[in-house]
Amino acid sequence: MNTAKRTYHHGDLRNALLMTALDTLVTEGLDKVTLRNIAKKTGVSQAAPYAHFKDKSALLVEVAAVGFSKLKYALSSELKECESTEEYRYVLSNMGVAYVEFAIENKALFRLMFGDVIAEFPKSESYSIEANAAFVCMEGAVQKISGVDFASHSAWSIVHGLASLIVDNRIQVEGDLKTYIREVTKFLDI
Amino acid sequence: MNTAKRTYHHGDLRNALLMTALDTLVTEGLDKVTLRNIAKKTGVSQAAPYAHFKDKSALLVEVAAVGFSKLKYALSSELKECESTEEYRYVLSNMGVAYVEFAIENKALFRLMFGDVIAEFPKSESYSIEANAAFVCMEGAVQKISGVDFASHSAWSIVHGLASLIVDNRIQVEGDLKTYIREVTKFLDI
DNA sequence: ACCTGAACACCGTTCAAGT
DNA sequence: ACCTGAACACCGTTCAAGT
Repeated sequence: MNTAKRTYHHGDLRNALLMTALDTLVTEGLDKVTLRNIAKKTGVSQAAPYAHFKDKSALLVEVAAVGFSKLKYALSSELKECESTEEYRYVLSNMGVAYVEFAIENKALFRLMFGDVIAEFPKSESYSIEANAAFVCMEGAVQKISGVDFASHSAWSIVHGLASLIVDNRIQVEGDLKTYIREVTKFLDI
Repeated sequence: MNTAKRTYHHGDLRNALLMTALDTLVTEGLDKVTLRNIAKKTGVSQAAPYAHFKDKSALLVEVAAVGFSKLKYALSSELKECESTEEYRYVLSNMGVAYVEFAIENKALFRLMFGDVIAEFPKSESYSIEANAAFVCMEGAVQKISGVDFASHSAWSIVHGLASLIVDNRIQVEGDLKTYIREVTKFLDI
């Protein structure tokens, strides 16, 4: 923040841009995440980012990768070794709650991770790794309960759909959020 | 297309803009749906749309409303009077297939209907009506099977989540799509 | 009432040039 | 290798002016 920079900048412009973009996304929303604005906030010229990212979408993909890493962490925090299938059902239910809560607490980031902004762009390796890891974490809990193919897709779908519908204002939850999530996901019988 | 226009334009510029926008969205993608481009394609000046829509998002909300109307039609086509709960289960399964197929066949439109582009903007009355009608159609089938609150939210979530994950390239389906959708949604026990 | 033309303040991206 | 300044081709939106 104060020393050992200004060699040509602080030496790690790529990471600085990434952090500025993430922070801006979270605090100000996606439409404030322009390459020019991020560059300005980071203290470099508008053309500087192109030395580190192919284009704007490449930056956004990397921000989304950070998001998936956070989601993975939120999910894996719920994963514990259990002794019964019933206990693993509870773990899975907790993961569902964590998933939806993550989406609500990180609306703009969640939308970026899954939404149209990035959907048709080439994904970086780090994006693929982190995104896959998040899903695999959930899949792990499912497999402790059911060996059936598609069971994990089913669990992911219901939780992702619920998160999306809430985040995009198609469903508004009244009453206790955790309780509501458990009620809705309870209908999943794997 | 040829006669009775040029009063000042063809008299129904609002609708013409809407249709041009929908067509452009479907055939060329969201990033080609700029107000300037739509105006040009419709044959009017770049400022003309502002006589009919407050801003760009107001146009997009209206396009989304058309999308919901189409989705409602796709879902309601599956709704029939049945004599047993088991038959209604099959109807609901068909609706799930129709929902996901609609999403896949209308990617850009589906993303617009639910996605971030519109999420934080004020919704028009027609949007609210059409969006609600689509959901109510599905809810109707659910209520023939279960009287439990949240059961319809659960059905909507799993189907919407699956559609979203496929459309946004997080899941790629191999094999027969209809079969896959039925396998995944089968875990819903309402 | 409905539309145009010009203007303003933004974008993403490129490219020669500087250190 | 990393960054700057200026330029190009776009945006959304506003506003005086025309019919």
